[in-house]
Amino acid sequence: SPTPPASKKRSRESVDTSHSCDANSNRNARTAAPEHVDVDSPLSNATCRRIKVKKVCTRIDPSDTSLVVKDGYQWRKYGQKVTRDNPSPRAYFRCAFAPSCPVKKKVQRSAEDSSVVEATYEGEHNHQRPTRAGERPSCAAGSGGSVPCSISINSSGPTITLDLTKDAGGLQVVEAAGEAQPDLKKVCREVASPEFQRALVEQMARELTGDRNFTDALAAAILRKLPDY
DNA sequence: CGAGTTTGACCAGCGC
DNA sequence: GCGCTGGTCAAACTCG
Ligand SMILES: [Zn+2]
Repeated sequence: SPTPPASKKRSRESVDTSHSCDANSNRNARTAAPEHVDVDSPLSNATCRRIKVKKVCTRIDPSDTSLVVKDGYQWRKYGQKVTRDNPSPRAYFRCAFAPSCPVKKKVQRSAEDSSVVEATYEGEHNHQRPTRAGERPSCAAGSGGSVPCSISINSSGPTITLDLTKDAGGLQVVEAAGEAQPDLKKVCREVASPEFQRALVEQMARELTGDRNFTDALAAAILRKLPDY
């Protein structure tokens, strides 16, 4: 492969170092079991703004390379690095909508389970989803009566693990809050309540069965249940 | 011809 | 002070 002599020297002067505060360092457990997800560094003080870091573990193996619209939003890939811990490369995505949406996404496949990818979402979208980007006619007709749902409270925030057993596979969604607030206690109590769990599961199941795009419905349900901390 | 993806280089933070 | 690592940028390339 003839290496082109084109010097890809990037002018340092032009480097836009307008990074206000991007103190983001998370350690992710390689295990596919998302029971305990450690998101956000322990030293994350209030110096930086509260950046919502949502970690979602999804099961899909054929769609990873330049996979756009995996969750309904349009993403633009802007980098790919191979981390030392994980042999599989990590892909860096950004919302297709320019700075308007500073939402970023990191997708990395599990160390050994190529069928499980861990997507880390940063930020929140402030625009209507373009939808119809790639909806699939997957008719979700399997509404099993038992939907396993486990909720665990972490020191940094509540972690809701919803495992939906579908004909094609399972989906695990883990939502974690970066900071613990006084109100968190109430949330914990509510979440810990079995009634809340059942209600949440039922709501989610209903929404999922109601909409064809289960991912969209799930995201909407979670956002509706946990709008803000 | 354009948008979007690919891929190496650059850079800053952290550790030693 | 140097080196490593993760994260980002931007030129080149590819697909439509
Ligand atoms: Zn967005």
